[in-house]
Amino acid sequence: MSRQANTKDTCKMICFNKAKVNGIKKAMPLHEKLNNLTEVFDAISDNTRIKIILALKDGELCVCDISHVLGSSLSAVSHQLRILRGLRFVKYRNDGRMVFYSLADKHIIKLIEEGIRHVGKG
Amino acid sequence: MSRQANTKDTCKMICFNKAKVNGIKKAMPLHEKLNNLTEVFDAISDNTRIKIILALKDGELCVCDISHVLGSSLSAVSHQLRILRGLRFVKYRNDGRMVFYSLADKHIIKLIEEGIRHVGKG
DNA sequence: ATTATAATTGAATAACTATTCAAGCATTAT
DNA sequence: ATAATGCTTGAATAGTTATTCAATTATAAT
Repeated sequence: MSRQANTKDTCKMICFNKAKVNGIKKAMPLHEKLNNLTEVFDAISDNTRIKIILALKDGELCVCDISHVLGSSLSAVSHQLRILRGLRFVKYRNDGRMVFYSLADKHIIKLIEEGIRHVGKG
Repeated sequence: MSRQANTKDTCKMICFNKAKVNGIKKAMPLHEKLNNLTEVFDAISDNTRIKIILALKDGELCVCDISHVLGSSLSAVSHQLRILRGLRFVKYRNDGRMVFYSLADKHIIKLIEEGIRHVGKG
């Protein structure tokens, strides 16, 4: 997600507006909070995963049907479901040898819809 | 962002609920719309870029001060600003040899705040 | 028991990306 | 003119990740 930071080649001015910079720095979310946040956005920055979430919008689907909706392989879908499971975006229930996935809650849909609104007004 | 899709190893059942699957398929956003959407989420799925946006929340900053706020190199910040510029998340004005960046509009902040709400309730 | 199948998983691969480094551009100061 | 400086940019690099392939698990059917 990110790599080492190196401030050695910042400008020689030291800082144009030091007070302002320090204020903004203090207002920044903590590193861990930020990671949690980017993790959420990262999860929905992938076509396959966002399609899975949208596919489950109105109810549960078995993995097989999800893969049909997306036009992706079972394996690819299963791998991505694992990530969504890890973030607790989806939950699942077993039924025989099938597994039905559904959204853990509707909040992620609201986030995506906010994004759609953003794109729409672009 | 995504790679080739291959449906050859989907399950042999063909489809568990074909009518439902077709309905969901039809309701899916078009590929281009989806790409625009994931592009937006992708932009804010990176610590550096989301920090830049948050740093600009209350007004413009020169690139030097942005790099001080983030603790990142000028070069790294400039590279990420280019991406944000491309998505029209930020605008800029020149002042002598300095460049001041600011948010193109406040909507992206709303999207991030919706994300923060999501994380908060987790 | 044996076979078939829905789903998961690990390894390998290819594509992508964020940073660094070095060089370059444009404006300002001397 | 020359030097200094804020910023940009291209190439190289290292880390990340989405898919495929093959193997495996677990349940169901024969």
